[in-house]
Amino acid sequence: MSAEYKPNEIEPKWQTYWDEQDVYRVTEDPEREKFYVLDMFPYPSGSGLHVGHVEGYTATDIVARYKRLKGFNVLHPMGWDAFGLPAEQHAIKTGEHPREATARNIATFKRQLKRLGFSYDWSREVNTTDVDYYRWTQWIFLKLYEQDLAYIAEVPVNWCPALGTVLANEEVIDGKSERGGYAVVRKPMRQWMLRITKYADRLLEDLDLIDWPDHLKEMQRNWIGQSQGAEVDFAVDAESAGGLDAKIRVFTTRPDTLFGATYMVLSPEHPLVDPITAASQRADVDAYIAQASHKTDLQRTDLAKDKTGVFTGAYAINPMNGERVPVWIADYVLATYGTGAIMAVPAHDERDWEFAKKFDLPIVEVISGGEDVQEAAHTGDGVAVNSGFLDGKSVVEAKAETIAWLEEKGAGKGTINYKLRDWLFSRQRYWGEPFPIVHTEDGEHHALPEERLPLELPELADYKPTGTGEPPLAKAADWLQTTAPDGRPATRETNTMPQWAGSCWYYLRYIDPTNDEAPWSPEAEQYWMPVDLYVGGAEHAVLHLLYSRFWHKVLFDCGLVSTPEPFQRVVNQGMILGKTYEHYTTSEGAPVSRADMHKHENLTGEEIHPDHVRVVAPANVKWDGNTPLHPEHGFELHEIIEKMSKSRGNVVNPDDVIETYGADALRLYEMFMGPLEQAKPWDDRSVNGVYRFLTRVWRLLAAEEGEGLSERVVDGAIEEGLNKELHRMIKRVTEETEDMRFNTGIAAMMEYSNFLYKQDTIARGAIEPFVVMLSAYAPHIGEELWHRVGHDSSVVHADWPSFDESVLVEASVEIAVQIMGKMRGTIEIAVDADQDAAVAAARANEDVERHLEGKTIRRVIFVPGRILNFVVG
RNA sequence: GCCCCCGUAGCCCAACUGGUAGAGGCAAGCGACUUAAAAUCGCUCGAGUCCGGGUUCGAAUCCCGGCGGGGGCACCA
Repeated sequence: MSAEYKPNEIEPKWQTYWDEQDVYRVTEDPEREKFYVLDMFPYPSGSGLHVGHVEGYTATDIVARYKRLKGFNVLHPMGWDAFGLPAEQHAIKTGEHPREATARNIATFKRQLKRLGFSYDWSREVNTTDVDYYRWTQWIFLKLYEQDLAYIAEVPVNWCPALGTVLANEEVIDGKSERGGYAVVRKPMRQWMLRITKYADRLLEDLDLIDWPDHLKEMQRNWIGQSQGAEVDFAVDAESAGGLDAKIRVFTTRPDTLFGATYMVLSPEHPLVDPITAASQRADVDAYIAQASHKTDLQRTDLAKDKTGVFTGAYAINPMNGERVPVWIADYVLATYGTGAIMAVPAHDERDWEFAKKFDLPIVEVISGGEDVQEAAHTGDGVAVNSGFLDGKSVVEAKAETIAWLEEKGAGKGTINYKLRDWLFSRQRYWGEPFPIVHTEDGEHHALPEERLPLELPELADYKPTGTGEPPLAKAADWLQTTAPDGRPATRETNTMPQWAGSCWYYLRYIDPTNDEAPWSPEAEQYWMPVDLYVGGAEHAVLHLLYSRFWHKVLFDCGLVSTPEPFQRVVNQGMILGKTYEHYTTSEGAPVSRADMHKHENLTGEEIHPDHVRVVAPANVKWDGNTPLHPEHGFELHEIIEKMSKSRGNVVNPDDVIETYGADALRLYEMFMGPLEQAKPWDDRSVNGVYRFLTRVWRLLAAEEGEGLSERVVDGAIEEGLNKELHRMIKRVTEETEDMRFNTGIAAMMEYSNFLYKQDTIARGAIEPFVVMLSAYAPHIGEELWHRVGHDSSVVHADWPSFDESVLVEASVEIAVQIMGKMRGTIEIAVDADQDAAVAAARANEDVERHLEGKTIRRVIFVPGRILNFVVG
């Protein structure tokens, strides 16, 4: 009976062994090629590890183990992105220090990760909230500050009253906070900014240097949003603007259409709005500005809404033709993009066209080739008309000539504009890195010298936001008062850094985690960097990955790192979806199936009001073959595949799966579900399949009693047929693992074990390679069997098996015979048979000959080893 | 509205990148074992590749147009 596969016994045993033997510890070894495989470290939330973490972490663990077995010196670390809002919200609610809740959560995560048998070098664990870590985050901030990449600005920010903080643009989704979904409003505040825009061009160009999925690069390109165009100055018509002498600068990507600019639009926040507004328009303009300021970004950018705007009463002069054009304000022009003002060319821009139609402004065609511009804007290609010296020129030529003309006249210049804005880098929170900055009475700010780092977070009596926008750190009276580097009294900066700060450089700390002289040593950096493989969720495509690249480039310019990019290859794991089983309740409260719900309630559409929807936990569903049934009432449940969420009751807890099937089965199942990058639904019943595979392997190889091997494993030479299967399996598993196609790699191992089951005896030499390969995927059973095979040291130190291609060569091959592309039979021919031999063999086949009867063979297509095709006429 | 990815047995997925549509798993069916069931072992069933065109000797694979699902961007001048 001891032959039974008991993951809950063998798994803890080997986890302890690995810890005690310290098998995953790595150090720099110039003799060996390095491989740095990195996970996106988790935010240690209170709900613990979820199956999505397990997916990515298993993938990297397999790669790490594979590379180790291949002889690489593998760096595979883990740590904690532990600053952040949830811990602070918890502190506000309970009064418990965020450090304590964080430590507790980390302990849970760590226990869960260890339970999964991941091969991390835990001696390199980092925690962004440790003083020994964040002193270097502060140190890197000083580098940014020294390079003039950090500055203070009064900017309209996303103020979230509920959270008591400002948020970065990236943290605001549809006008609500990414975390919590609270309303966000615009409010001008004094904030720290990082000049990421200075690196926009390099962040864009260097995407060509790295091996990332296309969709991810595309998202970064969109975010950076480079557009080529021109800045053009329109002089304000002084007479119309109370004698004001001013210029309105606009950005346009279509300088070729300048002759068609029939009006201008300023954003409501534009500084010239107030000075140019005519007395007669003052009331309307002020009302419009007030109205716009109360709108959220969501409302302002709602595409469905009509264009709105107000005439200022002022005019400007089109520099090309000297014509007076009216200046309007409208909220479809954004203050934060370009110059906050546009020239409107209604004939060739859909937004301007809509606005012009609504307010009856002139529409003048300047690019021919489209339909009537009075009916619709023509945004396509064409030839310049009504454009003076540009007439007859193509769009491309007209752009170039206009820019040259503007530059000569000093009325504008060619320029490149970016959608990317500077990074709002401060938060009005407690649980973050304090800025190493002090303020003196004269309003100047000063960096703390390096020797005064770390600047530790002070203890507070409570963590509540002040509500005014002033950060909680302002309450730390003793901490607040200090001296400037020159000895003058000063007060500390009370903002803290955003959560992204710590995660911007953690991959560098792993390479030298305990260094207290420097964030990392140059030697270690040169050995380990760049990260060879970085796996994580796509939700970080533009935020974390862009910020890290930015910091890395700054560090590169400072000579602190040796590579221009941090992450050579990035892979996104697809989301694991959950299955929800719904039933419904009628207005009378009776539980019914979906079909009956429609009948009872006379519903015509698909939508059933949420109040009438009930869900059955997947574990409680009763199955009749493939039909999910209600556990009590027995009617059919409606299955929905969607994102896992607590409220839908479809969250799978890794701990539960390990309890039932073991960590190896969980790892294997998540890899077997499908391609790593693809979204796929969790299927409780399929976990059984891989669990069954492991029990089969166990029964095949483990002795029925004691700690040895099954009797069917024997010494001696490997029989020819088995040897062929063995080498075929090694080849396939090697290639699939190399390409991270773990699902098919596992299938190859399953096939091999199915083959082994048909053998009466199996030579020992045919199972060792299998055990080694299996150990990369399912390390516990792999280690157990490795020891049972007779090894004393860990399978971690084994060699990845190699295969002999010559073993796989077949003497003959079966190929298909087609006539006009239709399958008519197969023939068995020698592998090196030539076309004549193949045709002869085919004509000996009755079916083939029957179809060829009476036809003329016009052409023969022969692809050796694949196909023979007759073209007849 | 624009951009990207995906549609293959009841389900999750393979198919050497244009060459016999099926490797693996789930589910189902049959048999063996069992007093019976579960577990286990063995065997079996199963789609012509979302739809319509095109290129080709040959298309799941390439091209065009739809439909369906997922993701991203969204007045960015």
